[in-house]
Amino acid sequence: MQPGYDPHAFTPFAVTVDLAVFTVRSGVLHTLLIRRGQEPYAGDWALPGGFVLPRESAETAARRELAEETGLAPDLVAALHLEQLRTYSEPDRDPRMRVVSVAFTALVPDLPEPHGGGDAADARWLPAGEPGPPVPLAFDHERILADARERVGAKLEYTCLATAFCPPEFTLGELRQVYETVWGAELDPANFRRKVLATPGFVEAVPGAARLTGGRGKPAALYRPGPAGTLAPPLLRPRPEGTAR
Amino acid sequence: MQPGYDPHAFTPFAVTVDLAVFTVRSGVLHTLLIRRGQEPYAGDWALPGGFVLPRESAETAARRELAEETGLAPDLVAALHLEQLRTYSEPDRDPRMRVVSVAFTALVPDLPEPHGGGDAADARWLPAGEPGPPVPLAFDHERILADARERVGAKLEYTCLATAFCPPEFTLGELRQVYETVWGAELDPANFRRKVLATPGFVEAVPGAARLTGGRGKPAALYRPGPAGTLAPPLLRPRPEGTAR
DNA sequence: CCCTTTATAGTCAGAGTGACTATTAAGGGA
DNA sequence: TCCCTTAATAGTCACTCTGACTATAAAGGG
Repeated sequence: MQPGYDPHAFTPFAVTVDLAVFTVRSGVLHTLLIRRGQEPYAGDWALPGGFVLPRESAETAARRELAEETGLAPDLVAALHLEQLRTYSEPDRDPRMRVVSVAFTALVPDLPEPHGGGDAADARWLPAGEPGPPVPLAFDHERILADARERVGAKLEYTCLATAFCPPEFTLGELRQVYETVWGAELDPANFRRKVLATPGFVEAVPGAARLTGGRGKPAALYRPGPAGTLAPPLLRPRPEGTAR
Repeated sequence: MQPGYDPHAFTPFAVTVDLAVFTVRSGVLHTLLIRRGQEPYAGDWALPGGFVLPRESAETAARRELAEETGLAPDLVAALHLEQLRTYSEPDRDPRMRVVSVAFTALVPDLPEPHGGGDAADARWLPAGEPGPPVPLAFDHERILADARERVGAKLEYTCLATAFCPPEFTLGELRQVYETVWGAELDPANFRRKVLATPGFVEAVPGAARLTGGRGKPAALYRPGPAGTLAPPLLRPRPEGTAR
């Protein structure tokens, strides 16, 4: 404790939000990134986000920034499932000043191309490859993105969130591809089907003899997300090895 | 967007940390609470915590505040496993000003009684009963505490964290009581033992014919925490019912 | 010297899962 | 038009894990 230390003084911080929004496009996990229009890191790619305004909660700010910077449809942004990831507060993470950032994760189905707005000179879906995205990111956003990817992978194990990556009606093959893409592992189609259908409330069949084809092969039945939120028992990803089971 | 809106303005926020520190005392989950010495809520009970200083990360601040306000041994506080819970940022959660708070969770073995210090007029372990603690808490700390309790219960399922509630050497009965206390459910001693011992790296037997008694009954073998961090497959808590499995 | 209590061992049946094989229903070419 | 390839779907089998129990061992308290 320094001399003259006042236990009730407080440092003013800027508070921002950052969003790691994921989608699956043709078998590859993509993240929504923007190109920064302002310093610092002007011209670099970054997660969408920005300052929290005086009367906003972090989540409200996250939705506002997402809509402003990417031009995604407002009703879609309002309905989005946002989950708080964690808060990043290292003292030097922003060169301008003391900034703490509350990071969020969201999962969306394959959407139309976004377009830049607000502080964003551009907005685009870029692959969120295993080592990282194909471009360096501003601030500590690569770290945030890596944390978010890990969280999403873990959540697929014990929640029904995978359906958030799918359109309103989807085949079990599409759902399986979500798991395979996020986990980077192949799953046995028959076993996957058995597991999903055996979990009450995970998906429900679209009643009509509705079926559809993604190309060739036997047409698949269509399903909708069911009311269940959690998967008990979980659908564990194949462990690399060495780890128990 | 308002007229005159400046997208680069930012509101100054105060950033605080709050800690939900849990322990198990004689079969009851307890939380470390302090009695506030300052307004607002002076005299009320609250989670330990306080303002983040200019050059601190949230986690550093959490450790400092915990040591200051509760007098827990510094080396213990330094070694503590702190996990970020989430950040609370509702605009009116603090009547003084705009404050966002980063909440942390920690698990400790049964420790000596703490003593107030810093802003805390008093510090004490109080039961964190199911509906909530026996006293009303300041700010939104009851909400934070409830979130933390839920998180701890969930983490016991798929991590080896339960040993953090135990002294350096413990019996499987003590470890089982941790689960029973946090989950509020009874577990079969034999099945629990089988599961724990079958998970490589969860616990390791203390080699010497060391054994100990908590009172009556056959003496139990002693174990130490093992190197494993996660439990795969998980040790699922008994589901209330209705839920699958 | 019994009785109660807790630890520990062992059994059994059923659920859940990984690895496979077989069948069905399209689409694409030759 | 007739194979071939592809993907969905059905069904098997062995093995693991778990919940429910029974049995035995080793204290401490009357």
